[in-house]
Amino acid sequence: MLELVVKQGVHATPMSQVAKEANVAVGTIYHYFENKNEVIQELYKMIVKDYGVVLMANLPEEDFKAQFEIMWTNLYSYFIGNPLAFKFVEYVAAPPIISKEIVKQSVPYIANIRDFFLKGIEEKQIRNVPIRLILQMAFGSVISAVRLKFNEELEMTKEEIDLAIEMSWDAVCYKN
Amino acid sequence: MLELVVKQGVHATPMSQVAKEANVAVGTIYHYFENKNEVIQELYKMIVKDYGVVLMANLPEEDFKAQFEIMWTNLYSYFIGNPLAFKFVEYVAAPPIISKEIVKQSVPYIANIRDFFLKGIEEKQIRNVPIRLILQMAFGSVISAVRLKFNEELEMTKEEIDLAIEMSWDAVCYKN
DNA sequence: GGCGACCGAATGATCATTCAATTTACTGAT
DNA sequence: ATCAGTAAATTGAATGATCATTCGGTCGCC
Repeated sequence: MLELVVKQGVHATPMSQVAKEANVAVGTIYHYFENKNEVIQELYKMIVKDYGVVLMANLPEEDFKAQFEIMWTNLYSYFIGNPLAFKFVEYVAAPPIISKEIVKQSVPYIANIRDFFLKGIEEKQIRNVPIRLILQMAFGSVISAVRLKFNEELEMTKEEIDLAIEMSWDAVCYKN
Repeated sequence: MLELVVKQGVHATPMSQVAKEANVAVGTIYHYFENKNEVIQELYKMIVKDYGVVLMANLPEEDFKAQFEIMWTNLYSYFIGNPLAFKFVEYVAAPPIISKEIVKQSVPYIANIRDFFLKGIEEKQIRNVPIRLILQMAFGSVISAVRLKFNEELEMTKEEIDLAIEMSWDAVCYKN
């Protein structure tokens, strides 16, 4: 369904097609889900849940900046490797389909990321500004990079990725 | 229509409702537009056209950073003052409704913004990195700030806005 | 009287959702 | 092992809405 919805849009994707793709009957879907919207919402939660795991994978023990770079790359790679996930959160997971309520339910999944940056602020590695601002800016920079890649506006070579990470780091890192 | 589409989503907004809101008959709309999609596309072009004008308004003659700050604030204020425009470009103007073709047609509207940053690179005010990366990062930072405001995650006081601008500037400014 | 703007009921599709009927999976009794 | 009994899973045709789009006709202006 993820694939269909991303390609065609939510409302252009009939449940009949979803059922066919899943090799089940329409009725079966309604046995497990209340309605179409609930299916979409579950998709959203699944993807956000991935974030919390993927982002924090393979973090080095070393210095803070190195950790930041790996996290940035982790998310970037995740989106590049899962274009459907990216397009879903960017284009499909919008109100009113995904309500504030659903978003709120997904927050715990990414609590560890928040903790990481909070620690960074304490250790004077990260600017002492509201944590939400840090998170959104860092997240936004990854999104920007992924967009450039998918829109084929930049090739996103190793060098270009490093530039993007550097820019992102300069935005959030501690300033004397 | 902008209002309806942003509130309800494109496919949840019947042409009949659009017609009623505009105090015309459905047929009249089809007299001026090929179909529903064309109306949406025209909305998109209208909004992008605004960018090019709004962003460059009231630019001071002084130093580059000051100009950057004003541009940043201009776009931020535009979105805050026109939440419908923001939500439209963020949530509605997605493929397949808005095709790459339409996006391309809108590029000329914002050519002056590109020129501004190119000049900045020449004058060693802006990092010497691909222009699209600069543009996307700068644009993305405004989007991030606006999102925080609309989601009521931050109040976005004068201080917080200044922080966001500073972070954005540090991301794009020239480094020795 | 002719032409373009405007109207809105009618048309033809498309869908989400329902539900009665059917199949499958599992239980424990023999 | 076999089987009757039963609960859960699955089916997909039928229902009832909703819409985008059409087009025959009206209106007002030159």
